[in-house]
Amino acid sequence: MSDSALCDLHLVHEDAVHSAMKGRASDDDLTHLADVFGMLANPGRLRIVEALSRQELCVCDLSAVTGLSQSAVSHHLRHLRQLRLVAFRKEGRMAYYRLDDAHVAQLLHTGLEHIRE
Amino acid sequence: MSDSALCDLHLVHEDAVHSAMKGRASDDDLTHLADVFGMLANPGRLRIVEALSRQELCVCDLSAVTGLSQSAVSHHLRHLRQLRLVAFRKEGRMAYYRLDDAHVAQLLHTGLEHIRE
DNA sequence: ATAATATGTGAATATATCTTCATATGTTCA
DNA sequence: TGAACATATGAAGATATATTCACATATTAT
Repeated sequence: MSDSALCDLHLVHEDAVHSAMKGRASDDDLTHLADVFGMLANPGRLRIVEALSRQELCVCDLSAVTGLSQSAVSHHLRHLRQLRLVAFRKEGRMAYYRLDDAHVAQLLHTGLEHIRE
Repeated sequence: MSDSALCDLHLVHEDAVHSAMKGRASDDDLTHLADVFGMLANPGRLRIVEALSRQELCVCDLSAVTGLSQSAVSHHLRHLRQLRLVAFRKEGRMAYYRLDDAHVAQLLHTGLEHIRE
């Protein structure tokens, strides 16, 4: 049954499939997680995250660091904010951004380790 | 200089920006990493990765686990293969896929921890 | 040999994403 | 008060992505 080695609609590796279905993440969690990874799927946003993993920076510092326009940076930050990957504080007309969660820096670190292996 | 608190083309937080520019990843690495995260930015592919983090599975098992068509799964697997996130072995007409790197499972794990906090 | 099966892939379409431009809001400076 | 500045955002165009459909290839079964 579990190693039928045939695979149409009626005869998959049933045990393997059932085992894979157990204890898996919820659809909602997986969709949310895909959105989070989507935020990291862009070089400019990765630069933003990389920079913020070291220090708090304002929008136009991030514009200088990434080479993106202020508008593009603001749009990126809005999405990062919506997924709570970054947080910010307002000081006068400046907005200082920081990472909102250590996991984000960890994802960046693990990812870099991966591609450098 | 480092805390000018003004930010146009001439007067950014220079020290902060320079410090953020030092020791950062290369453009190539960051582009590659963005591509890797892009592979994880889709619920169906996350299900594939989640399932493969537990056991080797064939294409149509993955189709059953994800609810995607066989064709869609094959397309996803091709991209995952191109970025070396998965590897496979051929056995007759079956293809058995597995994760190619422990980092991938770690990214999934850290990501899930993040969204569940 | 013929049919059925498992997988792979090009083309096409639908949808999502990124960047720019124009402009709005709120803050500081003169 | 009026000008300059930092940031935010809606709309639009360009590009990328996901899925399906049709079909190709290779393997196994009869």
